[in-house]
Amino acid sequence: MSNGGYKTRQREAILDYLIDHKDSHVTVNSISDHLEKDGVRVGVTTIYRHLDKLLEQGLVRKYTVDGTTSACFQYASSDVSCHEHYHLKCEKCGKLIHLHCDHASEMCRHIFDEHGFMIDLYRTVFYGICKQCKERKDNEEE
Amino acid sequence: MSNGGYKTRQREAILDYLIDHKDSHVTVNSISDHLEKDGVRVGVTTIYRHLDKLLEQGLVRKYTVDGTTSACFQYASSDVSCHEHYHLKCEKCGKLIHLHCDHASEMCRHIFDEHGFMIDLYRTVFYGICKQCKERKDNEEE
DNA sequence: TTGCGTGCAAAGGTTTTGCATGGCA
DNA sequence: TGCCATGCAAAACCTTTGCACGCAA
Repeated sequence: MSNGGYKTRQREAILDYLIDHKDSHVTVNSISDHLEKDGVRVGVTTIYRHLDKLLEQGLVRKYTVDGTTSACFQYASSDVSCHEHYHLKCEKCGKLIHLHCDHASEMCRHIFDEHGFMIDLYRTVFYGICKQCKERKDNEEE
Repeated sequence: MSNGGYKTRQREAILDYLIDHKDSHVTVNSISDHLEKDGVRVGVTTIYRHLDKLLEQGLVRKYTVDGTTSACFQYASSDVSCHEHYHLKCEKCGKLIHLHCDHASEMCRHIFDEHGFMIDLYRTVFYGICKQCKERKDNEEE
């Protein structure tokens, strides 16, 4: 395996689950629950340990979403280009949007040149409300 | 008192501490520890309860910094302009920088107009390395 | 005096650690 | 066979809640 680890039933199941849900975030509990429903029992200890490793390898992203007490994780392909675009996290639906936009590198340059701060776009997440959720909300309020 | 609460020794101590450290974040533990050193014992329960109230009133900001397990708080004068500037968090020294910059509102407008995503700048924190830490790091590497 | 404020103890939840066992290579 | 992986139990934390007592107004 590319990371030196063994290929085990548990590792496979966790990775599969993460990839299946790459469009939203998951928690240790949601992983544990869903795997159990699928007939694959995996101890939470194991899940924590795998997520830690994946985090180090940059294969998952870790957040804390407002109002939740446990950490959220989301699969992130180790794509180098993730350093060159925005990550928008919708606080309503949990979707993570990779927004390719020239504005990104320009903004980073501006902040570095003018203010001396070097932004790490890979680690930075913009919180807000996505288009769909905004429209839904606007409709409800009518 | 403007918020209807009583004026107590504990409340004063917590607020003073928050205001003294308005340039960086604090945790419930750091508050408790520092107050104790100053000879003011305040139970953590009380600290949590006051922070909750201050949060509701918008007088403190709450977030979780990557790698920490406990919540971080920072005094925020009920300044509306906190919605109009960047928050830069240095991953080395932990400093939170409030960067007033015209770029901020411009960028938000761009992302909303062009991509439909409404950023909540108040909640968004840019991670990266601040000027001082970057210089220190560059020097060490020589 | 009244009712909020305080702090202890206990509960609830998440995450980590120690250790014996299991299983990949 | 040699290690790493796993999972249980326990520990370590962080945060919240219940309750009796303290104290501001």
